[in-house]
Amino acid sequence: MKKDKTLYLIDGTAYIHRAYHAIRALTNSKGLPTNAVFGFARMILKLIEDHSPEYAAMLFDVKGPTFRHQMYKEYKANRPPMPEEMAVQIPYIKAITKGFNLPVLEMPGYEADDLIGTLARQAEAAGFFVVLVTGDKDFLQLVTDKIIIWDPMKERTVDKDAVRKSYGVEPLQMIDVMGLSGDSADNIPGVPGIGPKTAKDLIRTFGSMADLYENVEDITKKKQQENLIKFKDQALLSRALVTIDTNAPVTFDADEFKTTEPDSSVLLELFKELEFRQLQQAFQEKADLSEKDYRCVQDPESLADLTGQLERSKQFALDTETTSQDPMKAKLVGLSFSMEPDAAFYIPCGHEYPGVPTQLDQSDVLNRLKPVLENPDVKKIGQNIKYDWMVLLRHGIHLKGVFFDTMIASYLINPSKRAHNLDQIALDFLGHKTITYKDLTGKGKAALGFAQVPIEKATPYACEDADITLKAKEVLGKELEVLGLTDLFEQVEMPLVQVLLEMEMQGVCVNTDRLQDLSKSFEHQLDLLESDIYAAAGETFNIKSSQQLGSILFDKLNLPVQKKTKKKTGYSTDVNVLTVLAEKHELPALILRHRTLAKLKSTYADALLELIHPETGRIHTSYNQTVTATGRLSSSDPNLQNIPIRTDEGREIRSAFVPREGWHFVSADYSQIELRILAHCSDDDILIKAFLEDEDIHTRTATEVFQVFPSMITSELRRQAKIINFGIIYGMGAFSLSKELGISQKMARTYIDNYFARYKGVKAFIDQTIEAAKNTRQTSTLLGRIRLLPDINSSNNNVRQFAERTAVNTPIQGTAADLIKVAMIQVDNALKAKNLKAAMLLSVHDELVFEVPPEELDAVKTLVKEIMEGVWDLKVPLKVNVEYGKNWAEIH
DNA sequence: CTGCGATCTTAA
DNA sequence: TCGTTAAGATCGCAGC
Repeated sequence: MKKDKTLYLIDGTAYIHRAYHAIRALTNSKGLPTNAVFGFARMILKLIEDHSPEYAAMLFDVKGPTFRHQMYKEYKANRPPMPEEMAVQIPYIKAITKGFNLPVLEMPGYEADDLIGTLARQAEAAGFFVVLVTGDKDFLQLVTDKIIIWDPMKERTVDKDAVRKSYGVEPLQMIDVMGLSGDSADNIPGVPGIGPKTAKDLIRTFGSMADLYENVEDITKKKQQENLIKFKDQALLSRALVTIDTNAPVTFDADEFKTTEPDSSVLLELFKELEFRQLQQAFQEKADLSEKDYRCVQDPESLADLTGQLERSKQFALDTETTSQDPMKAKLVGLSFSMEPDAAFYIPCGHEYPGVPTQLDQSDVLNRLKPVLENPDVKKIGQNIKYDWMVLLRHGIHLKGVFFDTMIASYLINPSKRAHNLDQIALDFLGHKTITYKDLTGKGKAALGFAQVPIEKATPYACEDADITLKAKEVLGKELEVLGLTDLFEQVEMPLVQVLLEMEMQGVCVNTDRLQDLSKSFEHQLDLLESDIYAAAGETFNIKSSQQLGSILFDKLNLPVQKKTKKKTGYSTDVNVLTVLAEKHELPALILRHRTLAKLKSTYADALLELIHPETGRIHTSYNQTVTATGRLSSSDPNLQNIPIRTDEGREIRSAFVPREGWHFVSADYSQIELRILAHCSDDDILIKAFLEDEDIHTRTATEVFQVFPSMITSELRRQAKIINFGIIYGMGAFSLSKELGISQKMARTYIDNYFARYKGVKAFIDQTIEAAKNTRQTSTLLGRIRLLPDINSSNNNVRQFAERTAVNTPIQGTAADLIKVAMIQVDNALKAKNLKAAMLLSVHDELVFEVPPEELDAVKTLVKEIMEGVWDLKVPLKVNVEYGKNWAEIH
C-alpha cells in the first residue's frame, strides 16, 4: 500500500505572535529585536527536522479588513496595534521563509485561517493527508480522519479522537461550541454567561446550535435560557465569525506546494546578521553532514558486503542503539560501524513504529556479524564500550578484541571533567558539534524510545556516533601517549572494563523477605514518631523539609541557632546541630530518629527491592569508571558503596545481602591502605617502622601526638588519634579537628603541630607535593594517573587551599584506587586460570567481596589475599584481612 | 511538568 | 573560611 502524501499548512501569522510573546526580548548587537524571528525560525526548523515535509505552505494574514470585519465591525477590535518591535521583524520572517524555500500564500481580505481551511479541504479531497501546523484551537473544527493539527512549539498532535476526548464533541461541532462561548481574544461576543464548559455541554446535549434553538424551551436553567434567546442573533453572528471559510478563492495544486531544499547560504547569511549562533551551527552541520558517507544497511547483500569489509579491517568503531539506558534491560534496535573517517554504516534491526520500512532480521544480522565481533584480532573501539558489550552479550555475542574506550581515555586525560560523553568528546577533541540524542527523540513526556525514531533520522545519528568514536580514538590515543597515560590505560583501565562487566552481570542476591520486613518495621516506627514529633512541635508540618523544621525550631521554639546554611535559605538542621539541641528540647532527638529511619527505608530497603532484576532475581549495580576525580570507582543503581555499616539498624540492611544458596561470601579488605600509601610516599621513618612492625597505627599516632607511653593509650585516646590520622590525609585544619574532637582550637593546633614534629617525613611530603603541584599544575598517583589543578596558584586563599589539599589527597586516595584496580584484574585472571566457580561481586574502595562455593573457600581466601597483598612492592607491606560468612554484615 | 540547586545522610 | 571522594532522597524554586 502506498502511503498518502502529506501536506503541511503552516499558520505563519500565529507563530509570529506566539514567538514574539513567548520568547523574552532578544536583540542583536545592532539593537534589532529578534525574538519573533528566532522563535519562527526554530519552529520551521523543528518542522523540517521532525517531519521533512514533501508538500507544505506558509500562510500569512494580510493587513487590512476581512470579510469578518464587514460582518462585525468590532471583530478583533480589542487587539492593540502590532508593537514596533514586532513589526520590524516581519521582513526578516518573510526572508527566512523564502530561504527555507517554503511556498507562501497570502490574500487580501482573507485571514491565514481561511486559506488554510480551504486548502486543507481541497487537499484532503485530492487524497492528501493534511497536517495543520498551528497552536490555535480555532482550527479544531477542521480536523477529520485525514486532517490533524500539530504544534511544534508544544510538540503536540491533535487528531479526531483527541478532539472528542478533550471536548466531547465532533470536530465540526467546535464551530457551534465556539459560537456560543465566543472568543475574547478575537472580541467575538458569544452568549453572555456561557463559557467554554457550558457551551460544550449544550452542544453535546443538543447536537448543534440550530438544534439547540429548536429546543430552547427544554433548557432548565432560567437565566441561561433567557440569555440564549435574547442573544440569539449575537450567537449566530459569533458562529459565523468563528467559522473558518473553506471556500476562499484559492486552488490547491500539488505541484505548487512541493518543497525544495532550504537555501543554506541565504539562511546562513540571515542567521549571521541576526546573530543566531545555534541556528547558524545547525546549518553548518547540515552542510557538514552532507559530505559524509553514512549508509543504512537494509538488504542482505549490503550486510554481506559490510561484514566482509569489517573482517578485512584491523580495527573499527562500533556503537549499539537500544531501547534502554540500562544494559541489563536494553533491547537492540540497531548497530553502527565505522572503519574510516567520515564513513559509517547503520544496520537498523529493531525499529518499531507505524509504517517502519523493512529491516533485516535481527538474529540474521547478529549471526552474520558474530564471527567478526568475536574475532580478537579485529580490534574494537567504543564509547562506553562496557554498555554495548553487555547488550551484545545479552544478545548472544561475546565481543572480543576490545581495546579502546574513548570515554575512559577522555577521563584519564582529565578526570575532573563532569562529562565524558561523546558529544563532549567531539566538542573538546574534534571541535565538532554532534547531533544530540534529544534532537532525535525529543525530550520530556513526548520523548520517543530509540525504536520509535524513524530510520532515516536514526541513520545519520548512529553513523555519526561510530564515526566520531573512531576519529576521537586517534586524537585521544595520541594525547594519552603525550601525558604518559598509555600504560595505565592499556594495562589497568581497559582490562578492568571486562572485570566490571562480569561483576555487574553476575549481580548480587538479596534476601527480599528480610528487606520487606525491615521496610515494614521502619514504616511502623516512622508512623509512631510522626505523631510524637507533631506533639512536640505543637503543630503538623513536613518533617522532611529542613526549611519548615528550621522555622519551628528557631522561630517558634526559639532554640539557639547553631549555624546557618551556606546559601541564604536559613538555618542548618543537620545532625550536629540537632544533637546539640537535643539537650534543650525533646523535638530534635525525635527528628534525628525520623531521619535515620526514613533514610534506611527509602534509600536502602525500598530502593534495593525496586532494583531486583525481574529475570535474574539479583541486583546488578553499575560501576562507573569515569566519574571520580581521584581514580576511584563509583557505583550507582544502586550505590553499593554506601550500604550502612556503622549502626545496628544499618547493618540489618547489609545483612540482607547474601550469597547464592549453599555458597559463602568472602570479603577481603586492605588494612589502612591509605596510611600505608602515605608511609610509602612520604618515606616517613616512624610511619614506615610502624607498618613494618605491624603496629596498631592509631595507637602509634596517639603515643607520638599525645606524648605518652603505649601502655597509657586508652581507647578514647586511640579514637582521637584515628581522627587525626585520617584528618592528615584530607588536609584537615585546627578548626575542623577541634570540632571533631570537641576540644579547643588551640589544643587542636598543638596536636597537629605535634603530629608534624614527630612525622617529619609526612610534613616534608605534603610540602613537596604542593610545591611540585604549583609547578606542574597537576598531581599524580603511583601508577601515573593525573589530576589537573588549575587553581593551585589562585590568589583566592580558599580556592588555592582547596587545590592544595587536593594535591596531597589525590595521590593517596588515587594510588589506593590504582592498586585495588590492579588487584581486581589479577584476581579475575587467577580465578579464570584456575577454573574456579567463585565470582567477584563487589568492590568498595578498599574491599572486594566474592561469592564462593564451599569447596573453593580455602583456595579463594588464600589466592585473593596473596594477590592483593602482592599487587605492588611498596616500602611497607600491604595487609589484607579476609573474612567469610553467610551475609555481608557478618564479614566485617 | 521538568530541571536543578540546596540540604541532608550514607559509605570509604 | 576552616577535611577528601562519591550517590541519592527530598524539598522548593525557576523556567518552560
